[in-house]
Amino acid sequence: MKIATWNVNSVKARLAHLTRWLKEAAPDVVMLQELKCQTADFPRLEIEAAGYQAEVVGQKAYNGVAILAKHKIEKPIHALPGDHGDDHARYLEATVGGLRVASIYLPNGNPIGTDKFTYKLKFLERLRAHALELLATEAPVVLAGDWNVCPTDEDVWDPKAMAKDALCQPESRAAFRSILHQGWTDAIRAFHPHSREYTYWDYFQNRFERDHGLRIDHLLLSPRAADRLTDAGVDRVPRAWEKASDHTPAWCTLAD
DNA sequence: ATGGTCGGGCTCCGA
Repeated sequence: MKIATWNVNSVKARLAHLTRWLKEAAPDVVMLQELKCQTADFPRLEIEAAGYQAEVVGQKAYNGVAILAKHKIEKPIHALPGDHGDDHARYLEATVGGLRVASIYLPNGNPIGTDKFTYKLKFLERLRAHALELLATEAPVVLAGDWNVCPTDEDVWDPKAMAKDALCQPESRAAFRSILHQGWTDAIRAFHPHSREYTYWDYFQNRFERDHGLRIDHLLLSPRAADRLTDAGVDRVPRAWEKASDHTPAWCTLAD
């Protein structure tokens, strides 16, 4: 079973890339972020024609998350628990083939010292609390998405250049670790402990061509999911396509 | 220190 996550930076602008990649990479489950469209405007017919069911949480212009799967998507929840006043489309969770999966679009949080950074940390705290509840079920769970956190300096092309960025703050990293230390496995690092496994390169300054990237898209596996982990990696191919998203897919495979 | 590039939806925001 192949599970992937991809921040597409507008699903409509990236529809041709997405359908091409679904065909070439053939994932069983895909978590998407930054749809940038309302739920009703999601290109459902094209995705179904590609052989996938879709569960979608959209909003106008910003955010938006989806889960695509070759098999039935069941028991969805459409928001991260813990704040009824939060109306951003940033969280979707569902069951696919006995696996509980979540598509997460964590707040970017820039610039630091503003309410945006506070919102990011609050979101991470809500996610920590919910992740603990998911672990308590003892089900296989995959928390995947654009976490907007570089866990360590090894995940950053130039730590000095990013020192004041919300993605690299000690508070952001500590919050990420507090979730990891509950017992989750970072699938990419399980197979590639120290290499450059960037998933995002800014559009500015030919950063992709120079490999000036960040590792911010992560798949966190519960113990029951990690038991079945057979491989993981980053697929850089779509990032090189013309008019690419600034992110590229990260994926892992689980034994059946 | 600044500004470089995208996408969305409309003259600027978010990343």
